[in-house]
Amino acid sequence: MKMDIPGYYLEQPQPPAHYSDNHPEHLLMQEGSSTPQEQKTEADSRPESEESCPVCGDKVSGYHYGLLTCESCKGFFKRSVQNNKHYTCSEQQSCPMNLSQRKRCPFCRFQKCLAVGMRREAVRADRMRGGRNKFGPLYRRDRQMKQQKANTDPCRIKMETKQAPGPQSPTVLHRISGPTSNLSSSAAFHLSHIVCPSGLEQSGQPLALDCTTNIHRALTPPSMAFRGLCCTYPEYLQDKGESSFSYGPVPTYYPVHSTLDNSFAPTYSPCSTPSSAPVICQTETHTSASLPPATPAPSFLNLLLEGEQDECQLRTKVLATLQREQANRGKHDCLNTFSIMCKIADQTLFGLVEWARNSNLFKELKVDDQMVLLQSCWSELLVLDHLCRQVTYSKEGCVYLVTGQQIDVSTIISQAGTTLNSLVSRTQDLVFKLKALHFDRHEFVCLKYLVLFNPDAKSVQNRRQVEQTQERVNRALMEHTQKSHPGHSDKFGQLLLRLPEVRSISLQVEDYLYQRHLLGDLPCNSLLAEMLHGKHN
DNA sequence: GACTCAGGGCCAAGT
DNA sequence: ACTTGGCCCTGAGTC
Repeated sequence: MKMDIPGYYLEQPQPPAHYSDNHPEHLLMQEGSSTPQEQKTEADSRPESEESCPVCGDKVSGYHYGLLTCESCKGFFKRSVQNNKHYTCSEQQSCPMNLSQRKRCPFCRFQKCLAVGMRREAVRADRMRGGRNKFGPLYRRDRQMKQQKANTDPCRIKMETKQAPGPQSPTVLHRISGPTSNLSSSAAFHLSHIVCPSGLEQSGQPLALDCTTNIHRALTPPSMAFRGLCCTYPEYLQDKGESSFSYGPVPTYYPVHSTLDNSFAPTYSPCSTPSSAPVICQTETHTSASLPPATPAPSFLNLLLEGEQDECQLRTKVLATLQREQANRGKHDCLNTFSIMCKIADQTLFGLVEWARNSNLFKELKVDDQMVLLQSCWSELLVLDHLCRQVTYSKEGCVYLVTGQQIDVSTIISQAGTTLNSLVSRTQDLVFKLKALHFDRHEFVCLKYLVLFNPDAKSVQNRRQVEQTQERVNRALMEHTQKSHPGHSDKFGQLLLRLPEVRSISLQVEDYLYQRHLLGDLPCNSLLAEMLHGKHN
C-alpha cells in the first residue's frame, strides 16, 4: 500500500510544539513579547533524555493531570479548570504554542492542553491537597515503558509496506495550499505541525488516549491481552462518576452532555464541517454543546445519542497524536502510510472503547462481561464507525479519514494489494447501500449498540442482561425507522441485513491486520495490536 | 515508618 | 488587578 495522504506535508509547516528551544526555527520565533525568563535556552543545559512538554515544549517537571508536562502548563491548566476560565481567541484559534508564545493565547493553550490529553477530572473539585490520584497505574506503566525504551532499543519494527518502495518523500506527497480549507482551525493547527508521514510508536502520548503496551505485554498469553489493559487501568472500564479519579462533580460550566467529551470548553467553536456533512455536525452540536434549556425528557434513543463521541474532538486528538509521533521522530524519519492508518485506527478504537465504557447501559454490566463484549466486537465497531463517517462526510468516490481528508478510492485501488482492494470495494459497496437507505445518526448508534451487546459473545456471564439490552435497542431502532421513514416500511429490516456484511468485513480486516502484525508491520504498542492478540490466541 | 510524587497553595514578578 | 510560573507543602500510595 502506498497511498499518499494529502495534507500531511504542508508548504510551510510550523514547528511542532515540542521542538527543543534551541531548534533554529524555534529560536527564530522568540521575539519581543517573551520575558527574559522565558528566553533562557534551557534546552542547552537539558539532559538529552529529558522530555519536553507536549503543550509548549518547556522542560517537563513530572506527571500532571494525566501526562508529563511542565510546571507552567500544570499551573495554567489547574487555574483554568479551578476558576472556570472562559477564554477566547482573538486570532483563528490556531495560535502557535511554544515556550515564548504560550502566554499570548490562553484559549489555544487550554485547547492544546486538552488535545494532548490533560484531564480535567484530575483537577480536584474539593481542592484537597496531597495524596495521589488514581492515574497512578497509568503513570507507572508509562514510566516503565519509557524506561524499557531507554534500556533496550525501541521495538523497531519494519514499517514499510510491501508495495511501497520506502517512506514517502515530500516530493511524492500531495502538497496542499489550503490545508485548513475543510478542517477546523483547531484541527488545522495540529495538522499544520505534521511535516510528513511514516511511522513508529514512540512514547510521550497523552495518557487519555494512550494505551501503550510494551513489547512483553504484547506477547502476554492469549486472552490476557485485553484483560491486561483493564486490570492495569481499572478505571478504564468503570463509570467515570464512580472512578477513583473523580474528585467531585463535573465543573458546572461544562455542558452536562459533554461529560464524555471533556475537551469542550464553552468558548470552543465547533469545527467547520465539510460541506457534505451538515447532518452529523448539527446533531452533534445539538447534543453535546447547545441543547436548548427547556428540553423535554429525552427518549431512550436520545440517551443513546448523548454518549456519541464528537467527530471534531476525535479529529483533533488523532491529529495531535500524529503530530506528536512525527515530532518525536524528527524531520528525516517520517511516518509511512500504513503506520498512519494504524495510528488513526488505534485512536479511533480508543474512542470507541471510551464510548462504550461511558455508556450507562454498558456500565451496568460486570467488568468481565464488558471486556468480553469489547473483545468480541471491536473490529465491527471500527467498521461501523468508518461506515458512518463515509455516509456522512465522504464525497462521491472518496474515502474520508478521521483527519478530515478525502482520498480518491481510485488512488487507493491503484496502489493497494488484493486484500486491501477487496476490503475497500466491499466497504464502498456498503457505504453506497447505506447512503441509499438514508442511514442516519440514530440508526448508526443503534447498530453500534446491537453489535456491542452481543449475547452470543463467548463467555458472557450475564447473557440475559445483554440480550435484554439488545432487544431494547432493537425495538428503539424499529420504532425510529417506522417513525422517521413511514414510507419505507422495510428500512429496519434492510439495516439489520447490513450487519452480517459488517461482521464479514470486520473479520477480513482482522485477518489482514493480523497478517501485517505477524510481518511486524503493526506498531506493537497499540490497542489495535493488543486486541488482535487477544482474539487470535 | 520513610520515601515518592502528583495535586494544591503561595507569592514574587510580569503584564 | 490579573496572570504566570517556580517553589514548597501535603498526604495517599508504595516499599
